[in-house]
Amino acid sequence: MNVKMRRHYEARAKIIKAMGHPSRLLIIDELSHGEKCVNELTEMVGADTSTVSKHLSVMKNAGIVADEKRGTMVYYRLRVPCILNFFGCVESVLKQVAHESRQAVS
Amino acid sequence: MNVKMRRHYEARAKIIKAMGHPSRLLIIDELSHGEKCVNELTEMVGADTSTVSKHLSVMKNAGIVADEKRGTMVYYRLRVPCILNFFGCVESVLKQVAHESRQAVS
DNA sequence: AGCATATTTGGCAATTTTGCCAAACAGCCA
DNA sequence: TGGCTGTTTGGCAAAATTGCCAAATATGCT
Repeated sequence: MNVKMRRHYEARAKIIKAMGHPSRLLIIDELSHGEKCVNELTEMVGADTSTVSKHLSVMKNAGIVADEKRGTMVYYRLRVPCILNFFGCVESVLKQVAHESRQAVS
Repeated sequence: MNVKMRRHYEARAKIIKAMGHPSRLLIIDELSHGEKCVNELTEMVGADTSTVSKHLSVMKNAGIVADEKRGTMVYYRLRVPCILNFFGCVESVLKQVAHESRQAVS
């Protein structure tokens, strides 16, 4: 893999990595229903505010979410709704894994 | 987030994390054209065989790829072709990011 | 200005990931 | 069996990620 290709895949990996964390997946799920402020998301995730803020910053930096400050609050929203399509495929991977476990038992 | 939900998202994050690495994305790209053995993939990635083998093991463990031994070689293939749909969405994230950079300049 | 709320940033320790080397393992063939 | 090729595993050091606390910043209100 040459330098150009490495950069190509690094850019894509950055976006995918930004989704590869339980709390961040929850956040994406929540944002799929509409924008939310950091405080609301913090409650749902159940971690320190600073932790959630950093998660959001990672996703923002990757281009997944956008933020908008209104008054003292910052609202985040999904910037590319198609990432929700990921979940359908992820479910099918899980289903297949579950199916194989059952076969292994029997 | 309670324990049940945490497990739910952890399972999904595991699958997504298994894709969030430049070399692994290259491998997925290659496997989308058909099965390949470890040696072929090692050449393309340009890393140590053991490194590539471990990447494959991570993806296999996540349920993304399947392996089949034939003679002395082990062939890997994509198990869930729908993960290729991810790439389309990732591209649109990249396009949007690129678009904003241009706007920021002007 | 002083205070309260919302969010981000700096810093740090704990954990996880990555990638190489060396060694082990597996299958094939002389 | 011995040697050769292909692959995996163990181990380890370097790098990256995670999550908390404390402190800084920003905004609105009195």
